[in-house]
Amino acid sequence: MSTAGAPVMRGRIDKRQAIVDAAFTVFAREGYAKAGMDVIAAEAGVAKATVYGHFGDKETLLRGAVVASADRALADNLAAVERLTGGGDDLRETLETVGLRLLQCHCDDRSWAVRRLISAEINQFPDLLDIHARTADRIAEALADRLSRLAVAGRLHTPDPLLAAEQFLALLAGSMDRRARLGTRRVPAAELRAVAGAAVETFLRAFGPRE
Amino acid sequence: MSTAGAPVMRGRIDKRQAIVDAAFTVFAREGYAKAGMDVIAAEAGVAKATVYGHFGDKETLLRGAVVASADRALADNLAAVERLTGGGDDLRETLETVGLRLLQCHCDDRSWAVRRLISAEINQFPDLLDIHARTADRIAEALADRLSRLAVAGRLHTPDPLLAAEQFLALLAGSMDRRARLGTRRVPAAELRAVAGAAVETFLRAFGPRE
Amino acid sequence: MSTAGAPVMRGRIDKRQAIVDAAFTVFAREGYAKAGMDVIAAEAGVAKATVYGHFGDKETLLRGAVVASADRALADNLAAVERLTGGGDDLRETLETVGLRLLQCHCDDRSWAVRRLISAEINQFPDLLDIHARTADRIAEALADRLSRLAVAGRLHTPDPLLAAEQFLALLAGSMDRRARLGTRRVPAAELRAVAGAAVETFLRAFGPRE
Amino acid sequence: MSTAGAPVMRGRIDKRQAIVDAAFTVFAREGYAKAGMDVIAAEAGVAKATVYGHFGDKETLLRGAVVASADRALADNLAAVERLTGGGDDLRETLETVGLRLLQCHCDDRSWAVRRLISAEINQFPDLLDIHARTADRIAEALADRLSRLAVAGRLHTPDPLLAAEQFLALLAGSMDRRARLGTRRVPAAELRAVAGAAVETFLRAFGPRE
DNA sequence: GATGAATGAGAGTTCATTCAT
DNA sequence: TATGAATGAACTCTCATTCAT
Repeated sequence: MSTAGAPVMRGRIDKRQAIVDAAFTVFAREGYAKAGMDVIAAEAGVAKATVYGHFGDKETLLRGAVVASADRALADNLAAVERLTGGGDDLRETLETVGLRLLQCHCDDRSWAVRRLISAEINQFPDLLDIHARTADRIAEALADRLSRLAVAGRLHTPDPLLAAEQFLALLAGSMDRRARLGTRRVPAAELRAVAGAAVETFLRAFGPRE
Repeated sequence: MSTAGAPVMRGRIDKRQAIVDAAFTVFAREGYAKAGMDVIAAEAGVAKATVYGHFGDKETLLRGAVVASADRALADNLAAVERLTGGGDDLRETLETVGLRLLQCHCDDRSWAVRRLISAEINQFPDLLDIHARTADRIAEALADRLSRLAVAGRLHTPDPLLAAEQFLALLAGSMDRRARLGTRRVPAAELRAVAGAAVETFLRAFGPRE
Repeated sequence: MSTAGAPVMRGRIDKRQAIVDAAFTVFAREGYAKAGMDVIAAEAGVAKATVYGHFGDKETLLRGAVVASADRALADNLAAVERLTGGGDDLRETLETVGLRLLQCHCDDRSWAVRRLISAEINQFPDLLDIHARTADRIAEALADRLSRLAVAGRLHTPDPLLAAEQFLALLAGSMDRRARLGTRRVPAAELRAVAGAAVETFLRAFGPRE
Repeated sequence: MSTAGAPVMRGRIDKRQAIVDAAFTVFAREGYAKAGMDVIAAEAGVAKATVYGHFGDKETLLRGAVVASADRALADNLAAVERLTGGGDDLRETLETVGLRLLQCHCDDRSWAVRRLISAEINQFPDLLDIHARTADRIAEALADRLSRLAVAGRLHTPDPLLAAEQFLALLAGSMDRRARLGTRRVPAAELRAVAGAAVETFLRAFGPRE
């Protein structure tokens, strides 16, 4: 569970990270309410009181775990979106690639877990959704930016790039709740590709260049 | 302990119903783990042990509440889908009406609540998802049936009606998580109409009759 | 620990009483803060949650124990004061008897314990003192009443019976903190008699009939 | 962390003193069990481990605080008693002055606090009482000494000066528990004077020169 | 000597569940 | 069937104390 050559644990910063990771794991597995601070501490390899030393209480720990997860998710998704350059020769193929990447981000275990967590605790901790929503917004905006460029280049026809982005994402992710059973089933790569393909097909029929 | 003028409580069946309702309310408000059997019993106006008399334990009570809710949701959604007859003069208008109804079902408080509950407890009680998935599947199939008829009638072009149905639903509901903040914000009717309109627009561009 | 022929515990009322008794015992032995609800429950022969069923929290339990103790103390002290009738032949002897009884009340284990408890928690729970003070006031007033009668009968000379009562009590109890080591040492009966005698001697010199 | 202009903290001895003072303050405010070493350390402006460097554990720290307080109290009380010289013209006035001083000592905030602390922890730390009792004894003895001189000079009549001293102290302090609400109420100077006056009155009637 | 971080033991309190009436 | 009382297990959080720096 430790990083490298150090004997067991290289410093306080590592401990904090271990705690966040453990918290996320346990919250994801058991849910916020059922997750025990004992269990989280054990998973992190520290004493229970150490957890309280870093994060003041369970609620703060949850927030810490969610924020960390949102940060990682944002980076992954933006990386995917950035592959959508207008320069590619084949628009369909590019869209399919990007769509597949986005789908893979969406279907990452941790992604499912945060969404489930936030969904579960929305009444108790509405601010968790703010964190998440900000992330999702930035992804949609980034995607809209790229679609705008394509529109300007005459390769797409859409008066409202943000709407187009939203619908693209909806076509991609819309059926995943069912297919992945909310993240408890691993969706085969082939199925992901098919979904991405169908999404792109419909998207291009609606917004693509008229032949 | 009962209200005076009323026939005092018309039998055990009413009490059972009161318990299921109370359970749903409390589970929805607090989440499964945090919901207390005391609170549910109080909300239902019965003693805690009475709850245990009807449902053996908390888990069973949750299942009961979810099943009841799924039944109601199924009925509502099917009623909406059935309005999608091929006979309508204006296909776009019909689709918009149906889409709006489906959106309204999707945005019902109870609908959000079940989805959040199932999402939250998917690891502990995977079978809850089965109940829900069966419901969702039947809705999608029913919608696919209607789209098939429209395709047969030459008013839509789609080789795969089930896929079209799925994508229509995705276009409708795809952005609602964000817009409704997972059910904690009431989405104005006008916004719902706009979303339905945009979904239908894209859907028709992709599958509609080529002019 | 149960009262009579009943198998183990004759009802809920007995359990409540057992809890109050146990609470007093443990609070007296360990102090409020150090006393564990586990220990109290065990001493009472019930489960910890049962204690919480009767008294909502530790604080309320403390109050319950103190009130019960104050009630008993009041009864005992008033019984002692009531023996101070004017009809006795020998005033000195009567005063000595009553003084001794009051001293015995003062030196009862439970009396020391409440005083220590209240003293210890006066900052956290100032209202405990109110309970106790009311009790002490009633005792002093009752004593003042009796001294008044003696004054009216010409057997004592004091313009302020309440002051006389207070001073009589002060002369009796004034040195007991030291002698009884705040209740941790049992003061021999002979010593108590001596103290009572000395108190009466001084009291009579100050307020007694001038020969 | 230290105040700017001052010589930064003149050495370890000052820190030790700061810790004892802080400990007394916190123990007095919260009680021994509830007082936290964190809080004491913070109040003293040092790190928690520093407290452990000076005093090995919480118990020792308590003893240190109590001893310091007892020393100060002893000095104050002896200073008061020493004012009781036989040379004064007016015995009553002298006694009233001394009595008032003793009452003031008794009603000092710190005095109440130690008494409450010792009373609270008598079961856990009986030796605290020894410290305190020794102090009280020395005060009583000193007072008895002065009363002896007055008796020898024929200005008082008592065969047992120590008893007279005890009773004088009892008449003074006997009602203060109630009046000062165990130290949580500040008793007005006038009331103190009145109590001292009444005590001296009774004392002189019992032990004073027969006219 | 002084500190920040870490910890094991234990605190009060809650809760799903059972039982006697 | 319906209930009030009882319970054991578990929970979050605290604290006196130690250790590496």
